[in-house]
Amino acid sequence: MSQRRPTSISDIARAAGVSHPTVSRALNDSPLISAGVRQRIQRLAKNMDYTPNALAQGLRATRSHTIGLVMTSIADPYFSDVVRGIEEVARPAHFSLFLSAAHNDPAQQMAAIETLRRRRVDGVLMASTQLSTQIEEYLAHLGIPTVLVNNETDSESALTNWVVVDDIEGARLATEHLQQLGHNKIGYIGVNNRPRSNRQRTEGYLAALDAAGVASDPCWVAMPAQSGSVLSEAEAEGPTHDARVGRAQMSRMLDAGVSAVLCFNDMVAVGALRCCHELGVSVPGQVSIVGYDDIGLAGYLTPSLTTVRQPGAELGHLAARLLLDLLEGRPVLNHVLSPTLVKRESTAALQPS
Amino acid sequence: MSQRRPTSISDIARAAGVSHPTVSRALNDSPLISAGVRQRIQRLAKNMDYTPNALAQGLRATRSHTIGLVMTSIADPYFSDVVRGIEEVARPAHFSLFLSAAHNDPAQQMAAIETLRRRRVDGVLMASTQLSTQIEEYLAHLGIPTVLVNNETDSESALTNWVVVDDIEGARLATEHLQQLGHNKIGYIGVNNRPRSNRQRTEGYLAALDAAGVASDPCWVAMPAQSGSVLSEAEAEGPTHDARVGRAQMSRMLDAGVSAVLCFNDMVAVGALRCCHELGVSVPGQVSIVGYDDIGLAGYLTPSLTTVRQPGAELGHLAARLLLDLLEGRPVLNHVLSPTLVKRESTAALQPS
DNA sequence: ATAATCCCTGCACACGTGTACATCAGCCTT
DNA sequence: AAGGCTGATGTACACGTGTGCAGGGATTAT
Repeated sequence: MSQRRPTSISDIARAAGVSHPTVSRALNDSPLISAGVRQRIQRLAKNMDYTPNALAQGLRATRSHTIGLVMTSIADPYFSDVVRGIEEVARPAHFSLFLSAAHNDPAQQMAAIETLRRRRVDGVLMASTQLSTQIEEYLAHLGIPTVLVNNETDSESALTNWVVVDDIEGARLATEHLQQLGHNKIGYIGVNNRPRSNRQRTEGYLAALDAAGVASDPCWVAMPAQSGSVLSEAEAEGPTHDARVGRAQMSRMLDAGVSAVLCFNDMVAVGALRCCHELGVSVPGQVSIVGYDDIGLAGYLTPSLTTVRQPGAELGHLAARLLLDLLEGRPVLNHVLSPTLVKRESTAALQPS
Repeated sequence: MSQRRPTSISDIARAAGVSHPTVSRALNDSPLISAGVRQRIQRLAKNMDYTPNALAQGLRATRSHTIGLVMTSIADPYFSDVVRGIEEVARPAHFSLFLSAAHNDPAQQMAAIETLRRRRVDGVLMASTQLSTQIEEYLAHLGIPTVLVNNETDSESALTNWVVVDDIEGARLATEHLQQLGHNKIGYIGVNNRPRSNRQRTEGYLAALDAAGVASDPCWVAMPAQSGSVLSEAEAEGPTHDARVGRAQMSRMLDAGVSAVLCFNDMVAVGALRCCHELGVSVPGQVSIVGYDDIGLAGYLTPSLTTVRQPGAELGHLAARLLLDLLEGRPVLNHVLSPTLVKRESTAALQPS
């Protein structure tokens, strides 16, 4: 209500009877300015309620101090930890975040990137997104520093910087845990819209079976059919979808006669638990269930969920730091973080039947 | 990798042998430009991979086409729906979102607002935040159009635009549902860090008791002690914290002898369910539990959770539209949305004991 | 044929900031 | 006393875009 046009350094210059470069220098603590003038101008700036115009600064510096964040879905509970981690690093470095959701739709991804380019972001974080090679090449072509966070792209990427959690290791950990409890018929429930994670977790699961000398039965691996074409957007993603998958696939698992199941993530496990409850199958009495991610409520389910903990906040921290280092021209290293197993109530020793 | 400096309209002008204003007009489809030149320049712009510089446009227009989003915690599962709703409206209107988290800390809130002001955002959305009068006055003083979304401020606010869900109504709905099931000893588990919602839900709960002619017992209302001073940040907020509250307070509820409990939100209910499980109390056999929000997994818990559905996405839609209307100078109306009751398995008729 | 009109384009400037360069006063040195 | 030096400030310009205004060429009207 007070001022329609914000005060600029020219306004301050006029009030102080100096030129605007002098004000600029004074506010930036340039050694060229005499102490007296500097102090007087800084006080004046405060009194006149001055705030620098970041648009002008960005234009002049051709650096906006801005980062674009592209993610599939804002609703994924695991992912909110990653965002928090990113924000905790970006904020103290005086970088602001542009938020955009792309819903795994290549067209929306492209549009999001185009918008970020128009905004002249200094860098981009692509999180949990399934990148088409077209988009990768476009990003590389633009030359915008980009860091991939747990990206879902398998192939050799044109984008060389990334931070991931080792999914093979995580699935292996979980499967070995079940084996140590005496289980040998172990199933896996996957998803179809996060190909890399799903493939690697499948791989870790199979590797553990193999190491134990168990032949893997195709019936032990279940995932929804590949929906080849367009997905109805609201239905085909997000936590509710994952839970639905778990619920639907769990009955197949029980038919296949497994005594333990590894789920793609905690929401799938929630659906699986739900299925067991509906069928009167006790967990972990009759079947053990393991999740993945360790989202906040995993410990509060009944039974509380044994799961593979992904260090989400740490992932966000590292990704943001990596990007900032990249922007400063510092040498950077990609990171592979290790997941850890969190043992809770949903897994137990195999009951002799 | 390709171009260090993005192409500007001046570059295009040079290539086309015209002046940059001509290019500007041609790209903006100004009727002043002849059809031939316009087409030639537009083609040239596409070939030269031109993207307008939003910083320069914002500087020139003194409108950045940018909205600042201030929220307490990115991790709140209910809130992610609101953000999604906001994004779905802002994106097609070509507004970009600045994300900032303030963790209910007045200093961080002030810093976030200051940053948004530096960025010259056109408007601000404050979501689920507990505003101090100091911050309200500051926002009003700045004259940045602001819309409050489910804000936690009780007093008459200096900020006149808001969108809320009627919490009194929601709690009343839930309580009446329990009453219709025959319950008369009904408890309420609240929280201490969202004062307005908590107060209004308490109010709705008490109003329903009152309407049924039931004297409310103070023992039936439980919430964590007011943590007067600084909260250890990581512990005092977020879904995990809420679940912890529910688990801790639920045992008091059982001691108080209630047969049904209304919880502040679904995460509190998750904690309450957990407590019952640990104590061997069956839900809904011995006690009925109602949540609030209808977060994605509420339907997948065991038992699935009866809860009050908040239209999160709609809330986001309305808030964003309201802000955009405000920016266009159109007349605006505040909105009070009505919650709805979703009946599931966690509530049942009172068992004669 | 001349003037009025219209259509298109260029020029100048503004948004707000920051920096290379010029300027100028004052002081020191020889 | 004259020239060089240091220190503080002003001048000019750049970042990229958009718009008011002037102007020029072509067409039309008288």
